[in-house]
Amino acid sequence: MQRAPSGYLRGHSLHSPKRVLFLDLVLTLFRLNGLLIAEGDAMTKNLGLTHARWKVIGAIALSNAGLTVPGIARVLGQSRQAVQRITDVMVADGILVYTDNPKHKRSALVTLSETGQDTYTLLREVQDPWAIENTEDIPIEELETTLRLVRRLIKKFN
Amino acid sequence: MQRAPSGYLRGHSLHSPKRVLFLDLVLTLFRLNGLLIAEGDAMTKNLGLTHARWKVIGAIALSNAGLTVPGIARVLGQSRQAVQRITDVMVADGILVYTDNPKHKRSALVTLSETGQDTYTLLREVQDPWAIENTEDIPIEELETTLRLVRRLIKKFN
DNA sequence: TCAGTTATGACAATATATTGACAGAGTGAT
DNA sequence: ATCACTCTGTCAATATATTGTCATAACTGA
Repeated sequence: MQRAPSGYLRGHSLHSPKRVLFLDLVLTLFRLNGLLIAEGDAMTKNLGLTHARWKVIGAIALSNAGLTVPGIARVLGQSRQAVQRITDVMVADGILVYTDNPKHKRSALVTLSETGQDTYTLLREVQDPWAIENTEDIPIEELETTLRLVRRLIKKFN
Repeated sequence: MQRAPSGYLRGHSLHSPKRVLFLDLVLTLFRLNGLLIAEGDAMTKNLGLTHARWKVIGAIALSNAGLTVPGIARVLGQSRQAVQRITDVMVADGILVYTDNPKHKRSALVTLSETGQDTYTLLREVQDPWAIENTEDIPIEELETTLRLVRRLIKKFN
């Protein structure tokens, strides 16, 4: 992964027509996406996780209803085949378990095994301070506005 | 790519502690990232572009100062090797040109060839209406707040 | 100037992701 | 119950991205 830009886009980023603002935002989101993955990888380096793995663990852990493979794919914005591949490996590694899905006979629910829950506990020990640290100087209203806008865009693209 | 979630995260997404809000946001951003790539791919299907390619074109086009390969990588939040690979291919295909960099003898500036500029023109013909359409019901203040927050996070992770 | 540090291009190995296709299970309307 | 349609798992081919390494260029500070 790479680092900072120089005077990139300086001048026409804010106070611009919506179109330019939006295209800037998209490009900036691509960048943040990469940096977030790098952050997560750095955080989980000692846990033997890759971003493909901690994303799946995070999606499952944050879900209350339980998730199938295609469900995880929808949450992560990825193809179901990519998720299937990684969950198969993680089940083989004993981190995940496929459990019966009362709502669908064929499509199993993906859940954390005991080992997986231990891993998640360790993950949270680094992730929680990280989350708190990175938001302590950000007003909660801005976080909510941003989350709302992001969800609004997601709804458009669904 | 996949589609909508069901009742995912309903209940504890808004009006939550910052930590949860932030972790939700991160997961949601991963999802938006995937959807944006899918949007771009759908938009450029007829132009013979892949997301690896239109991202590079977009980064170059939005840059005023000119970009090197590692510079593009920084803007896109990717490894310079990944960008190097795709720019090499695009130069071979005649879409990009490596030009002398006055500030660095070894690291060339990546610019659009004439063909590349034509491609970019075609790209904008679909991209501009898309950008306008997707922001017409969104207040400019929210776009600015979001962009500011995203940049703030990027700065933290640099 | 020069030594230490960082940035870049190049190459290789591996991981991750997309796309397309197919068969069979689920779903909903009639 | 049946039909059309969608969803899911699976397999394969290919594209894209990361990580590690090395040599050398470029930069920085003393």
